[in-house]
Amino acid sequence: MGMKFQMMQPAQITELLRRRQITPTSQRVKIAGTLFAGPAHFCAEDVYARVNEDDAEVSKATVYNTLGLFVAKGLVRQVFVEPGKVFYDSNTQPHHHFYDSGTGELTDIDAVGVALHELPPLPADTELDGVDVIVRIRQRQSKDRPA
Amino acid sequence: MGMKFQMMQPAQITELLRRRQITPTSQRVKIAGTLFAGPAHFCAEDVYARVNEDDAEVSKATVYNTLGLFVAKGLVRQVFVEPGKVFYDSNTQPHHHFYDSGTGELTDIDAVGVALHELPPLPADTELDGVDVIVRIRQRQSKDRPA
DNA sequence: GGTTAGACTTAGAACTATTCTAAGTCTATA
DNA sequence: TATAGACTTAGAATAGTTCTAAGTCTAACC
Repeated sequence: MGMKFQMMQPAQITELLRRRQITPTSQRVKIAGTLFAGPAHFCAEDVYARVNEDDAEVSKATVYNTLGLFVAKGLVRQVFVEPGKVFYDSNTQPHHHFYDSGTGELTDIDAVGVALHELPPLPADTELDGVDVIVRIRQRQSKDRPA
Repeated sequence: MGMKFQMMQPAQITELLRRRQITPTSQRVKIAGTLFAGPAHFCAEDVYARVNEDDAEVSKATVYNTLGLFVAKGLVRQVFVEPGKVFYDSNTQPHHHFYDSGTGELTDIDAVGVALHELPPLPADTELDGVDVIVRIRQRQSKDRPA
């Protein structure tokens, strides 16, 4: 814990993928390396850009396939904040988010274990899949320092 | 309160729009009539289909423009649950949502005033814009009644 | 160390939801 | 009733994502 957001060695990443039953191809290792090198929030385009910083080596289709696979395997989590904008969050601890639609910035809120307690019972024959809490914020228009 | 989700007369809708400083054109009245005739959750496509049930009279561009205007004026609220899927919610009371990604169904949760209490302080120079709580659920795979 | 079936990756086309554009129409005010 | 500006429209454009079909790699077996 905590180590995840240091730079990880390829061997560590390979191990991490294997533990989740993911065949560690070179593309997947590269993408996981990017996701876990923090900061923790990327959209697909960010991942594509970072993975190909030097030279285009991973296709867009693979980035999407891989992110989808990682979500399915529980390695990363999707956060939906706007139509046509999905963030992939490599922090899988329970936590919530601040989202500033002006800047497009997404920030973690340490889970305080709040919302779940007082939820009403789930609808019949359903089970919990996750709780997303997004606190939308905007830059304050201060009277002292008018924009 | 409560009346909003009975069928409203055009005159009432016109009044509602004027109160929000929205010029009540025939298209806007028709769209508002649809939104407030409940149930409370529609995507743009739903609205477009309902408004043109008899005969195409309102263009897609106008549906989007009008929904955007209603959001800006606080008449309806957007709910983001999946990439490329925005719901428009004509219930503007504080409340949260269940979302079943299997069925695509969105259901209201009466606000219990929970999440806000224990939030950490907002980042510097920002103010609150809203809190979205989405409880993701899925159909239960019961051992008694296997799918 | 080779073979090989199936899994993975790729470029580019296709698709979907949404926004834009530019021209025509309507509204509300005088 | 005239008019300026707001509103609506069809269709093109865009952005993000998924699909397709062909080639490449992986790992399990010999």
